[in-house]
Amino acid sequence: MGTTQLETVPEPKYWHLRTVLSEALDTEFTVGEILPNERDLAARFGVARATLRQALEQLELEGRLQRRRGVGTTVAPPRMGVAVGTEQHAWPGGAGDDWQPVDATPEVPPAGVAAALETGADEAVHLVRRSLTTHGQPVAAELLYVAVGAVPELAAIDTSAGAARARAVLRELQRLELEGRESAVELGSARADDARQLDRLPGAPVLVVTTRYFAGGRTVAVSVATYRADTCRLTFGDSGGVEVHPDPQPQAS
Amino acid sequence: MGTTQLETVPEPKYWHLRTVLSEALDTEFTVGEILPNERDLAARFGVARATLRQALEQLELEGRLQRRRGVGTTVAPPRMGVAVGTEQHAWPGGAGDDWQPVDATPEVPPAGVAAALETGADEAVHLVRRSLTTHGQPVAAELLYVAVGAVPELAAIDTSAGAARARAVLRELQRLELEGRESAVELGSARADDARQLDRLPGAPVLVVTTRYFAGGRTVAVSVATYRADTCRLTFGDSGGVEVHPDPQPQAS
DNA sequence: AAGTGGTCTAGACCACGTG
DNA sequence: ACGTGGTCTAGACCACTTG
Repeated sequence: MGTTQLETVPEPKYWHLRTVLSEALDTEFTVGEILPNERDLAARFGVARATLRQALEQLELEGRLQRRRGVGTTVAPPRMGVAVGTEQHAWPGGAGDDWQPVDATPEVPPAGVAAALETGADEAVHLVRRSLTTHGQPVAAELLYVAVGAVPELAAIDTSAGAARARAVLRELQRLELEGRESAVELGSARADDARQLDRLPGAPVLVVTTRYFAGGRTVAVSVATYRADTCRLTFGDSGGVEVHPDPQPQAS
Repeated sequence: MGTTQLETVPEPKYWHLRTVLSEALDTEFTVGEILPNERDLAARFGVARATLRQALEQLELEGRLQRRRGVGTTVAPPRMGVAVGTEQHAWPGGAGDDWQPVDATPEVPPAGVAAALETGADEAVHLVRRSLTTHGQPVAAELLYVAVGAVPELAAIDTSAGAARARAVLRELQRLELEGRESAVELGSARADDARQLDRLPGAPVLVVTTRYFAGGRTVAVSVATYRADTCRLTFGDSGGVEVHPDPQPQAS
């Protein structure tokens, strides 16, 4: 180590800043504490505000910070674990399912969902909207598409309103035997309506979980659930969905 | 619907741009096609380059675009499905596992991993590095921490090198009976070394999958796998990991 | 009204890949 | 050498929350 390698590959300022701030968060700040405002921080580090913001954006993406317009930037608590894909609530709306039904209406699903449900291009299905709140904070919004053929009993109670109707659809689903399930997780950005429900701005990063439910040899329901990527860690597995360790998990950065 | 609501809540320019570009990608471009460069595009839409870039960033995050410094911006193919958490390859390195062993060394794991493995704070474990490539493109990098007590046979062949040593650790793992597994998915940003492996810049969005492997009543291994969030859709479920539908899945945006 | 984060501009220079 | 995307600046104004 004779010659100290100074900057053969100089890293970007915002990346270095991210590292410095990250370490400061670990050692000098506590959860919930308010950081100095962006203009002050930028001045303190001798960079333009845009550069500082780039570093803050990274940290927010990683769930270390929470920024709110008009309020300020605070140190975020560790991400909360949210159980998905565990056996305990095979059908949506079953026991131990914390989702809140919002409403249900007939809708023509997007093309991808229609293909999975094997419905016609302009054929309406039940659309159940639900939301998930943990520790008083909105965490996820779900669109659950249910083929009309799967819940034939619903024609009779067609007149029920909002959340009651949503509960009726979910109740009918429980009567079917679930043969299998298949989920996919990908990164997306919140649409305007999702953003409002999740208390974020449009474009905020979200984890989109798409789940197909199989019964009677076909796909009877498709769920598209949108989770706040900054505050959530999605857990899968055989442990029943309980938090085994509330400690922060190893991070990629 | 008498008065058409013009702009009660004017959406940001970059968001509107994102929508316009997104529609253009659907109708006027084909996968792999090169877009005009950022300066031209910005001029064409009458916005500053920074604003245009904000829109492109969104689209890249959503897996619609691929940008490469020195080259240009191209239309990305639909995200590829990558099977994780399916029964078929219970232990890492089993049959039907496409991961490539890179090397294996003794390392002191990060605190979170050490806690899960119930090792001492400064105690070394086996660290196996693996990478996953699909369709010629690097897709994921994994750090697999294996408790030394779980694979006692390895002491004898301690001298083997790189990938051979990695394979040896994986081979020993197969001899244990897997009792359970537990995974979590969260959003992260690529560290410098991950970024290099994944052919991205530092800070690129990644999906971090943390998996604990249980055997003999305790956690014997912990895997931290880092997937490119722009190109991957992680699939879970009972379908054996095959792509049921190669069509694009319903998107959140 | 004051202070915060969010958006936007018009420029400059740098790092990288390709010809 | 050139063209690309990536970084950075110094400013302005807007949207929002709070006292």
